[in-house]
Parts: sequence; C-alpha cells; structure tokens
Amino acid sequence: MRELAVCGVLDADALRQFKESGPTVHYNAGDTVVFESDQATNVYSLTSGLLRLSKLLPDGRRQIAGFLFPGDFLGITMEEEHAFTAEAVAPSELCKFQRRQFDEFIERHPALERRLHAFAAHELAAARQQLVLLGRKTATERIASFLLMLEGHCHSVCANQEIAVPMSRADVADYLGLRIETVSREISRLKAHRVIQLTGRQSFRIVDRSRLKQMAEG
Amino acid sequence: MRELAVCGVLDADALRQFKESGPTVHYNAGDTVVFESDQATNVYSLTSGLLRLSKLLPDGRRQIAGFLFPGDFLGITMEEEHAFTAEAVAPSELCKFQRRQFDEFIERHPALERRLHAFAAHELAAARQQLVLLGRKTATERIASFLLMLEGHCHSVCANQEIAVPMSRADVADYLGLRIETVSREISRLKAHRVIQLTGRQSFRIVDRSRLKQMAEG
DNA sequence: CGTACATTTGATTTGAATCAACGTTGGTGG
DNA sequence: CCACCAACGTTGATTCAAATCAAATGTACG
Repeated sequence: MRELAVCGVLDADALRQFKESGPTVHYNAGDTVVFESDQATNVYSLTSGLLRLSKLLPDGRRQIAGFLFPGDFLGITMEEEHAFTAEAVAPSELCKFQRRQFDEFIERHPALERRLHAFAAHELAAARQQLVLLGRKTATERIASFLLMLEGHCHSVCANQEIAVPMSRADVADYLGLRIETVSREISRLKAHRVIQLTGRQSFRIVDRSRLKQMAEG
Repeated sequence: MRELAVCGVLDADALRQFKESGPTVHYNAGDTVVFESDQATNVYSLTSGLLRLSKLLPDGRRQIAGFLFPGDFLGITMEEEHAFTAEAVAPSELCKFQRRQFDEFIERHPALERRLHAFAAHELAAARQQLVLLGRKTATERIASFLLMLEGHCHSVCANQEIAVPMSRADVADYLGLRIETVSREISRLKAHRVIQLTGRQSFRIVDRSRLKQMAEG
C-alpha cells in the first residue's frame, strides 16, 4: 500500500499536472515541516526521505505517533489545525500544495482520491496496531515488533538482508513508549541471544526470524 | 464530527434508499459483531448502542483500540480481513451492507463519501491522541483524560452534568492500558480529592473541571 | 436470600525508569 | 593527520509506579 506512490495511480499527463500544481520543498534532518497547532493550510506528498509525527507534553515528554515514508501524505487531516508536529528525520523532499488546489485536483482524479482513502485506512490500521503495542506489550516485545516493522519497510530496498534503522535511539524510544536506556538494553539482549546481529549503529541483520516473531507476540 | 450520522448528509430520498439497501441487525451486550481475522465482506453503520474494537494477544492480554458510537462506521478498512474484533458493549443496532452495494452507493452519493472521509480522519486523529496517552501518560493522567473524553461524548445528552460511563472497569482498563485495580484506585483518588463525584458505578459528575484538565496534562 | 460477579482496598513484587558513569563516533580545527 | 569534543549510545546500580497477589465489600439477579 505504502509503495503505491502518487505516480502509481495517475497517468503521465495527470502526474505532470499534479507535480506542477505544487513546488518541491526540501528539508534537512531535524527541520520542522509543520508545527502542532499550525493552521493546516497545505497538503504535502513525501517524495523522498523520512518524517516523524510527534507530540510534546508540557513537561517535555514526547510521543512519536508514526513515521512517514515516501508516497505518504501529510496534512490530509480534515481538522483546522495539525495535531502533530512533522519533522524530517533524514533529508527529505515533499511536494507542497495549497489545500484548495489539492481538493480541486482530487475532484478531477478519482484514482487519487482512492489512493488517499487507502492511505488513511492504512494509517488508521497502523495506529491501532501501535495502540496494542503501547498498551499491552513488554519492552522486549515492543523492540521485536519494531525490528520486524523495519524489515517490512525495505522489501527489496535493503541490500543482502541488512536492515536500516533510519532514526536515532531517542526516536525509537519515543515511538515505542520507552526510554533510550531500555531500547539500548533490549537491543543488546537480542544481540546477546543471537536473534539479531548488529552491522552498525544504524543497521542490523535478523539471525533467527521465527524467534524474533515469537518474541514480538501477536 | 461524530454527531453527523448518516442521516445528516443524505436527503430524505437517498436516506430511504440507503436504509433499504441493508437490513438492520441487533446485538446484545457482549455479542460479537465481527471477529478479528474475519473476511471484511460487510460494512456497518452503528445507529444505536456502543461497540468496542479490541485485540487479544495469544496469552490473553487485551487492548481496546476504540469505542464506536452511533453514526460511526465499521468495516471500511480497505484490508481483506478485519484487524480487530468488534463487540457490543451495550445493546446495539447496526445497518448492515454488502461491501459491493456499499461501494456502489457511495459512488452515487459524494456527500456520503465525504462523511466517510471525515470519519476516517477523525478516527485516525483519535487513535494518535490515544498513542500519546498509552505511550507517555501516567495512570492518573490516563484516567483524567478518559473522564474528560466521556464528558465530550454527551454534550447535550447527559442530564444535569451527570456523565455516563457506559462500559465496565475491565473495558476502561483495557482501553487505557492499565489493570482494573489501578483504574479503581485512581478513580477513588479523584473522588477523595473532590475532583469528581461518583453518582453510581456507571456515572459521575465533574466537581473541579480545571483541576481535572490540569491532571490530564496535554 | 444466596450465589456469582464486579468493584474496591490492601500488601507485596517487579519491569522499566531514573540516576550515574563509561564507551564510541564523527566532525572540526590545529 | 590526528587530537579534541560534543552528541550519541551502552552498561550498571538503584528507585518507583503500576502490576500482581490477596481479601473484603458491594451489587444484580435467579
């Protein structure tokens, strides 16, 4: 579903129109694309890179609600304001549209509308799956689930079984509802038990997938 | 958004057609409407009652991903299978449609399609808000947030400030990622601190809303 | 009534957080 | 080139919030 980017559902002509209807904007790692509580006046389509959607509590606790990968949309919320801050985790490119232009474009292209529907439905399913993780899973189960999720995101992309962890330990912790120390400890445990193999700080290999799946429960 | 039931967006004629295109089905409290992993062959529109969406882990841990109120839809998932079990919390009535009929009907009624869009967007926002609660809030904050959420669901419905808690403590616990003992203790604490007042096991009144809001953080 | 179940309350345990060093890495400038 | 340093990550010791274990109390219903 995710891999169906905009270009997959529009014919060449419509695609050209689409791209032209909004400029491409670039962000460096750490840059903020939209702030929580900003007016939702634009819609974005991520073409490359990685974004995180996060929310801060008044005392600084942070929760990451999800990551956006190429092909995902940002700002299709239907609310007046954004509920989450969107920041670039890695250098990213987005197509930026005025909401009104975007809505008009959609009306003329039912295929894009279906794509948006599918995106929203997929995001909802992913968010609910994450609710189970945050509400009921142990630290070990959360890490195992997360590593398998990362694997799922690089079908053919990742060379020779090497899976990228494109975000920092702090991001992983805030996504999984844990502290960085716990993330680090649990990863070390998986390594010690020969379930995974670290091939760098930002990449790993799965040694025993069935055990990892078992540890992720579900 | 929730309060805009189907009837709010269709004219009288279209509404009659809509109701006729699927039978009304009844469920008693505790009945299962759809099982997790069932084929998603039907779409439902809840007309009265209350449903819970839940998922069980192999060892019996349960997480409730959300509750469905009148006007909400069930089964618009776009996936082959349902990801969550839907059960009636109270006696409930639903309009049941074949997915194909439903899709055809939508195509002829853009207003309904917008309603579905809004519903999906609202559910996504609610799920992400719940991610913050489950990932980062303390037991006290979770209970305070939940009680305020309940208040939000009975704008004009609830007589003289009395807010209904239409589900069991076990359901509350499994929705908030806590155990029933913790839910009970935290509610007792709020009562002891004169922040709320219990008016029955299934209902309460807010005595000090600003303090409750403060306790819910955000 | 009395039985079964739901809820509350109390005592103890425990998994993850917190506090505290200690390694590692990558970028910068001498 | 490599020494420095700041940011990131790991590991260890201790604490704490919520879970678990264990009754007791309240409530609905045949």
